[in-house]
Amino acid sequence: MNRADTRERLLDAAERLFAHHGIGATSLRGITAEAGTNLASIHYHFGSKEALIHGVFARRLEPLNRERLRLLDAAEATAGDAPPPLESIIEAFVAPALRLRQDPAHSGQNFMCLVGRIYSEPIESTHTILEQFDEVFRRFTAVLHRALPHLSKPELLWKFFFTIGCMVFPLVGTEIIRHRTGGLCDPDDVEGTIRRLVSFISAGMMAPVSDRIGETP
Amino acid sequence: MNRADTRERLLDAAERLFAHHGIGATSLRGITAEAGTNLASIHYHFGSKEALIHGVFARRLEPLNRERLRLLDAAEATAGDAPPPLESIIEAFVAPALRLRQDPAHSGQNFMCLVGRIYSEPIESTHTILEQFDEVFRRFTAVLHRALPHLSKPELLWKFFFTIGCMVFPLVGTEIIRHRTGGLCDPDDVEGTIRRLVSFISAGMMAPVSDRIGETP
DNA sequence: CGTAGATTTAAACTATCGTTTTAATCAAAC
DNA sequence: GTTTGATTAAAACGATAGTTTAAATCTACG
Repeated sequence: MNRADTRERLLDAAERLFAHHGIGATSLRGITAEAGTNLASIHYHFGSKEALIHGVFARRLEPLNRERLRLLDAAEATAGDAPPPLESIIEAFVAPALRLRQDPAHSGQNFMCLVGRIYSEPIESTHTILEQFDEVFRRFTAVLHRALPHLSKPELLWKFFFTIGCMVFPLVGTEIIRHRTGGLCDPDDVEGTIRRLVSFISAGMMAPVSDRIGETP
Repeated sequence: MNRADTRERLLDAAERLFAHHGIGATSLRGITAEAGTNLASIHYHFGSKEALIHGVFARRLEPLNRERLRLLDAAEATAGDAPPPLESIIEAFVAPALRLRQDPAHSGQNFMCLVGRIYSEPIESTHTILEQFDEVFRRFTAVLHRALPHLSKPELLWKFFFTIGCMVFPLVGTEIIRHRTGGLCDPDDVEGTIRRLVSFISAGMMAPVSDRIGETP
């Protein structure tokens, strides 16, 4: 087994254990046991636990966000000079994240469960991870502004944050959803969830904004 | 200082540190240092770290969910035999959680940031906490079913999960929101956030559901 | 074949974790 | 004022954490 094999198996094992038991509760010894390697292999290939965590996220986030931008590019190309339909924008943002769940080769189930955690982690430990969303954030807010020109900047940003929350819960709370609904809702039905998300979020995006206090134009 | 004082200060310190650094990354020694007490005081008053965690959540969750049910009762009383307006239901669910953020006496800011974490923790460690939501979940899904009778049970549950996600992100991602918007969006504007949430979620709730695959009636 | 560099292994190191034990301190009742 | 029970303090325990070191093993090239 060569370098690439061990490195990859360490990332796989870390991803699985991080998702199941949380990052803080996962020990390097547990990871190397799962990966069938030696304890020191982590420090040889990554240098530290923190660098390993960064590696776990970087491996999946880069292709995920690339796919989002690809779908957005396609939607904009189809629309020509006009802004793309709202549903296409939402789907370009939401679908790649949920589809990662159903890709068995990438074992993305574990990863997407993990992604939700970074939103609730202290910012100092995750800002190198969140940086990977910079371009996606910029591109999507810009397109949304074109599609919904009557919304002020902060109103649109708030709606985008609600969108992120809507999307993250089905990724993170899969066990809660399964348990609470007694199987009525199936988080593994990815395409169905995408359809419901796009419908829910699009309606929320188009909802009128109350005109009372708190608007910073 | 008597028993109640120390117990309360331990809960305050734990709540603050849990929210800032995560539960797993917070040590009992850090908590007692912050609270100005001895290490053994935690095991005297709570018995274990896990029991302390449970205590932190129980102290705030019980009044929070009681307030939700109180607002829902009020909305149902006003509506008489008819189902209450959708906006009132959403607000009864969402507002108490966000208002906890602005209550300085209860230092609820720390706590609500913490609540988001339990959704991404492994289920076995949090199911005693999630049990506290049982009645709220049952009552609100029942009222929503009356207000939106055309929706099938699973479609309604999915929308309710999206609602939870919408609500949790402004509670958990306050630093992300502040940082990403450069101050354009203010998570401390609780009433404004409630207004925007109710508008967004109500529209999503009423959105038509696509009629393709994935519906379990 | 033999050597050099890359990789893996085993073991030890230091630090810190949650927990327990034992003694000291306090407040109130008799 | 002494005693009793509740509370706090100090110290140590065993376990495990991340990291480092040094030797062993593998791989590929001269």
